[in-house]
Amino acid sequence: MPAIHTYGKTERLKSRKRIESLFKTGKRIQVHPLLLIYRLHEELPQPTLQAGVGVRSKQFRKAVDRNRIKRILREAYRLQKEPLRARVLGGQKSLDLFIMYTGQEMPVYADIFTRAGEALRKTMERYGEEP
RNA sequence: UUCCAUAAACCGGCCAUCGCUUUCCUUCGGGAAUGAGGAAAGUCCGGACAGCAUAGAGCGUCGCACCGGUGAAUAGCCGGGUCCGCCUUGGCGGAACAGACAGUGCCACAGAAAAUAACCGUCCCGCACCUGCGGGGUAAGGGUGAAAAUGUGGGGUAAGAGCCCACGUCCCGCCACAGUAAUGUUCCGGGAGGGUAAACCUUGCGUGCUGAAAUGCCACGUAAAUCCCUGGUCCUGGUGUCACCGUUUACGGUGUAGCCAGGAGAUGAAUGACUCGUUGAUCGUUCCGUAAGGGACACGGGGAAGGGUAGGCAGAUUGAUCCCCAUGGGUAACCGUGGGGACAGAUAAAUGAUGGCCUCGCUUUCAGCAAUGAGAGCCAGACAGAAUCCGGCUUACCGUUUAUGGUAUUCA
RNA sequence: GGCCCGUUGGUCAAGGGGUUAAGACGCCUCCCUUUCACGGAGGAAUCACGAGUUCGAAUCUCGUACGGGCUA
Repeated sequence: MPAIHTYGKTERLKSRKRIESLFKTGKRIQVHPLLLIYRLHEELPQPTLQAGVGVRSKQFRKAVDRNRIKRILREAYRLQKEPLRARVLGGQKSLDLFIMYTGQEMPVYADIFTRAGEALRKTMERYGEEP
């Protein structure tokens, strides 16, 4: 039985070009203290789901804090992305995601976990609405 | 024993589940190994390495500044000297410790004056002759200030003054001695007319610039497009096509397109910039005109605006490496020898999440005069995350241990 | 990753060794007015912090903290 709660290199959003266009034209879902940016496209032969996480370095000056937040975000995404992934693989278009932490204080994992789940459910609804 | 300061070392461990990076294996399901620091930080210095086409010299720029050692190093470190400060006579701490007699500038307020000093005072001369006025000498006394022109005593003088003398202080030079040297000590000679070089500057030494987003290769893609500025040829030799002439089919001569080599010159370009030097790209065709000259195309160089890509590999992770033990040299920094061990490599960027247990701590309850014992709670909790790689410096830091110094208390 | 700059009342800021640190807007107090506005007078700065150089530092030098910019 293959592992489903993975987050390897192929599932990460790594292309600088796609990230730029995602920030430029992507749509946003705000679930405080998270900001989820998503964009549908058909640039890849197979419909895939790729995601990245980030924090603004102005809000968290120390690299230790930024690394900690990004790890928490990755963990929350990793454990809850499976329903969305199944929907995208069965659909027509690829989906690029980016989750930003916009809060001012250091996050707690349990809280981020529930918020991220909420944000991903909303994304899945939007994906279903789009033709 | 308590507390404080400084320095050094360490700064959790185990298990389970779900994951990540890299490498290897694979029956492609997966499996095995692997993975943050003493500061990885600040980017304050010094290098390695790479590029800027390229030997070099001078000028400029920038940096450094007691001596010796160490070191890859103009960094840093160790030892010594000089000066300053503190306690006090032996240590501890600090120093951006070349030059103010190369020159220029500045020194507020106060004060006569802040640098070739005459306000008061004092002395001399002239006039007036009851006070005073004018000229000159004088740095002993006064007050101001952060700072006022070498201290004391004597001689000297109209009054004074290093003007002269003696004893001091400081600076410069020479000789001798000690020391590798900085420097110290003694004698002799000369001088003493502030401060500031973290003001400009001078002297000595060093120094090209830019930094892995450097750089090389591959792939993809666009525009071999557009606009502006700018540039320009001769000689020699060889080869050789063609034409003409001589002529015996061979061959020879003359002219000539092209090509090759060499030389000279012109123009532009190349290091932050200038001078020289060096290297080196281009110097072609054609139109109008009698000519001077002008234009077009192509090419070389520079610029503008704009277009495209932003993927991969190398650089790139084992090196002036670090640690431990033994041993040799050295006061030490450090160096040598032998043995053993360790060393991640991402690139929207791995090294994590959750749960449990154990120690270390912290808080607290009970028992006890106290040492301590038992229980409960929090439950690893500081600073902090590699990004080309090294050597330093600086800054941050919970707790434990060790060393040194200080303070307080108890016992002898 | 590399490089450069800044920090002065609440805000914007001048001042680049020398009395008590300009100015504008705003705030507070007082005066003027029946009251408000206008006007007038006054007040509020450890010159980011810590050391050093100097007789004297907002200014010069070094370190620390914070903020900003440039660079494919």
